[in-house]
Amino acid sequence: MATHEPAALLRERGLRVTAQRLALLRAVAAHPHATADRIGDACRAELGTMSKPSVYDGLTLLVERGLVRRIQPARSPARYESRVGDNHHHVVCRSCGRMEDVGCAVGARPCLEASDDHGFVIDEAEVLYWGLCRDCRAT
Amino acid sequence: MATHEPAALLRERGLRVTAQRLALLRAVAAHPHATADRIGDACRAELGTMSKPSVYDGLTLLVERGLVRRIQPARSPARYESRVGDNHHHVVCRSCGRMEDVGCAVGARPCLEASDDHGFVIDEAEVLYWGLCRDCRAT
DNA sequence: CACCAAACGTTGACTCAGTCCAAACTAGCC
DNA sequence: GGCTAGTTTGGACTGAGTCAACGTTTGGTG
Repeated sequence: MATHEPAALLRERGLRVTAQRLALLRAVAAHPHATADRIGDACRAELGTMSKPSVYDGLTLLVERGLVRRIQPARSPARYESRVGDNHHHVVCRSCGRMEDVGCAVGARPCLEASDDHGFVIDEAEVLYWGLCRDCRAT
Repeated sequence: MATHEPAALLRERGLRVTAQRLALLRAVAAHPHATADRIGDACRAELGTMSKPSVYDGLTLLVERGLVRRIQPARSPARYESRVGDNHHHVVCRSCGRMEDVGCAVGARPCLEASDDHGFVIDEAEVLYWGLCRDCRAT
């Protein structure tokens, strides 16, 4: 389904459609929860060459425009994913760093209401579940 | 109240009581949500000298032993706080990075149940509310 | 088509948090 | 006093991410 194919998404956000950006979007979609480094590698495999700043700048731009989401768990470089807009969260393995998507148990917009917001206007609740994955528990 | 004064807490965890560790605990308590760097400064102000590795090693040890909690919001160095055990979360300002404590609206152990845990055994749910603080909204 | 400004992309140097390592020191214990 | 394990130190190092300056492409306009 091409209802929201990449090029259209970029244009909708006032961004030029470039080979790099398309490659970034494709790489993020193909490698969910990958680091900027790995995404850069994937783009380079496709395009031949892509500089480090281009990878970071491009990802930052896509994050700002809401096409990509950045997750930064403790003790790990930032990771990226293309599932945006729905309200899912992540489990992270304390041992190996593996990350998986999870829906939240508490309805559609869980935890979005803080009990005391200290005058903040909150636009996102980020939930990370920490634990051990099956493989790491086995060892 | 000295029901849980620092030296006793350290000994309970099988840790030697050293001037550095006491200073770390005091610094974390006195500067909630401070970075390792600021905590190091506070300790140095108290002790005269304390090396960078000592600050990091000490903090890591205290985190492992459950005396201090580490929070690592995206695009920010790790922060530390001494409120552990209770189930509170944090609001972070996207603009200035300010961080405040909040209780969660959804009962005592909110969101600790993921809808599908992918075989993970979860021991902690970390919730970050992102938004803009009053000061940054004013500008 | 020719020109121009704005947007893109590149290289290379740089910053900054955090870690590693080997050596020196200290405290408790025989 | 001498042992031994735990602590602390300085300094070098790593790795993620950013900056700045310079060249290149793109699309709009006359």
